[in-house]
Amino acid sequence: MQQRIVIIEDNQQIREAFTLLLNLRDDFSVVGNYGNCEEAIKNLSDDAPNIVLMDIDLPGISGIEGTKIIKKNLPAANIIIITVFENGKTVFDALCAGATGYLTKNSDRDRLMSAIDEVIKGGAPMSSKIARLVVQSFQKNTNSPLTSRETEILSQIAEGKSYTNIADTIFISKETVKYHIKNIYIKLQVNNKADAIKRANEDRLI
Amino acid sequence: MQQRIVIIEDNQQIREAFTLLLNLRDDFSVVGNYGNCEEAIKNLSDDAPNIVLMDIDLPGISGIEGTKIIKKNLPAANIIIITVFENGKTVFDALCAGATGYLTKNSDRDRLMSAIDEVIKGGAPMSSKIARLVVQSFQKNTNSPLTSRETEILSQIAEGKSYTNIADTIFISKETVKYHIKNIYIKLQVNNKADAIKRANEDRLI
DNA sequence: CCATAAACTACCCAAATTGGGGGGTACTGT
DNA sequence: ACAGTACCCCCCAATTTGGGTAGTTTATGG
Repeated sequence: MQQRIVIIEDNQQIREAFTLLLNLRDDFSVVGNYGNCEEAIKNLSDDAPNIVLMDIDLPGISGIEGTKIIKKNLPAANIIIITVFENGKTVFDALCAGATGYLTKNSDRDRLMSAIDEVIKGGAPMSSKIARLVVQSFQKNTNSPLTSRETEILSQIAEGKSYTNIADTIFISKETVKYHIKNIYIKLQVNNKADAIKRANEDRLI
Repeated sequence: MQQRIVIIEDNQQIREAFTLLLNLRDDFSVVGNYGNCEEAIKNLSDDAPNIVLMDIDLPGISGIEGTKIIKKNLPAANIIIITVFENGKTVFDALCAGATGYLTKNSDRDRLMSAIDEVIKGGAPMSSKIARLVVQSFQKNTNSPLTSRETEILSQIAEGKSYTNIADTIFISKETVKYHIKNIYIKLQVNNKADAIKRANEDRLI
């Protein structure tokens, strides 16, 4: 099947280089090629891409916002971010916005091709550092100051449950739940729910 | 630098095949080779691996639990899961436990080598489907019934903040916060915080 | 230009929740 | 035998929550 590809990148040279490169493949067809999201979105239903190569630092609507808009209108489209940014916040914002892949601009030419192939096969191509960032975001703190009971209760606090509710689900009295929470607060050096949840997330305790 | 590799896999044939294969590389050295986590953990400080290849379905301690224990004792070790499981829960449990990579057993032999190389370079090798699973776990619902204001407030509810606290941080009155929350509850068909957060997570609204 | 929706403000009230105080048991390793 | 840790329970005052009701302003799209 022919892949319909749209490129959104404000550097004209890069854009054209990508277009030439991708059109070398018989099964790839660059159907659109824009310097900003606004233009690309205008032609979205005509272009009907299944793959979008997206820069992040664009004039006007950013690549992140652009990703959200395209995903909303064309949920089946697979968007691959190609950017110089490899800091955590940008990466996660892009993935939350709906990006399927995330390459940094230092990737070699072959990587672009293989990334598209990977997306078609149902994968999620990422540069090494990005993949590590993403995987690390799941990892819990291995040296938590909390006991397993406390961790369990803190998790439920973070789910918005009341003490009574927690007590009922883990079959202890409400008062015992409160006792544990008091100890959690002391250990985390906080004195309310919100701060406890904040620290729990910061320190990856739950 | 020489890579010290430990293999934990209950199928002896696979274990020995891996050992032979990896030892072909001058820069790889399989320093330990076990059929269960208990044995491996016993010899952990002697083996001092920087890379562990770990099965999940093991007799005794599971690969997930084993990963936690090894990570606790040897935080610098990079653990690559090699398993037949590719369902979401298992994958995320493994990553939360501290796994750096996740390959499915249908991967070809070269993939094992390249995965180790990737880990050394600071990457996080994953099979295509796994990578897609992981990336998808970040994606928000593109068709949320909530307004942006409501989404903003719901996020803060999920952070454990009180109405007063939310009101102060987004510079509106407490009463207005309550107004929005009432609308959120109607739209999500719930009538308390905990259920709202639950639905928000299920439907990926925040 | 009008209709509609979103965002905002305000007040009432009963019930539930929260955080801080206290006291107590059981098991561990030294 | 003793410190340390985890676990369990009760009381109380202050705050929070959820539900009801009634209205204004602002912005956007047909």
